[in-house]
Amino acid sequence: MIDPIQFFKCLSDETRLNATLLIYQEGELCVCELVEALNDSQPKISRHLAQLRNCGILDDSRRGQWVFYSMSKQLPGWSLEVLRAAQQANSDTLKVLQKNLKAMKNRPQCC
Amino acid sequence: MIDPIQFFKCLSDETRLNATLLIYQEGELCVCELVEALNDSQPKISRHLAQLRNCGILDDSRRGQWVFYSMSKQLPGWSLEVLRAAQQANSDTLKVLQKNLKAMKNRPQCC
DNA sequence: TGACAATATGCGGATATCCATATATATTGG
DNA sequence: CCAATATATATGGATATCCGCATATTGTCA
Repeated sequence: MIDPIQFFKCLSDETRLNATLLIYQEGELCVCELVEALNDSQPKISRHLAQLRNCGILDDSRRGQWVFYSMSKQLPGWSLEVLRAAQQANSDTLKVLQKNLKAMKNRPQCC
Repeated sequence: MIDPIQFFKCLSDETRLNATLLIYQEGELCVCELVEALNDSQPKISRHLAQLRNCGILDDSRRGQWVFYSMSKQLPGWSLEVLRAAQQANSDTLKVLQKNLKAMKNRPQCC
């Protein structure tokens, strides 16, 4: 079970916070969608996702060439409350990220 | 106004998380009470409190020889929700810290 | 004013974090 | 099997964080 200190450390980086909140909102996203929405390099996104997975915040599942990340089913209630609060605090940024996502061509779920 | 990333960074250190949550519970504590409750060195506690003050999480007010720290009145609603969730997640540790505090002799508020 | 208690800060070193770049691995389709 | 796409990881350097120790500052009281 994740402890608050580790959880907060994961959320204290812009890339990880945005990726986590966007996945929290969208349910499931693959790496290339996050690369597009956050407008960052693939290795950078991948490394941060690996950290979130290793901390027990995200689950990953490969489907074909894509690896989809979603919120871990093991997350305790208090951590979901934190995410809701962060989502509210970050709603402006999240709107932009969602727009980037919608504007993306060839999203894997369409196939 | 504090942003979520900076707020989470502040809470991602054991000393700062415990100090913040204990102040959140108790309303107001001076440095020497926190030194006693957290069982840490005075310079370490003082430096972390200064950081929390500079980030806008804590207010300080000197009263005599003591400097009392309390939650900033400027904190937005989402940050208080995060604190409530963290308090819940950390309740075991907080019980111990409260016990340490109650066991302290010569607490300044008694004078 | 001088001694003492409470608090803050300066400094150096150890460690952690983060990134860009290059490269490795895995999967699919031809 | 080969080429292309998606993802992961290794490496090295820049920067940030954290701590212990020493010292400065502030306020109280005799």
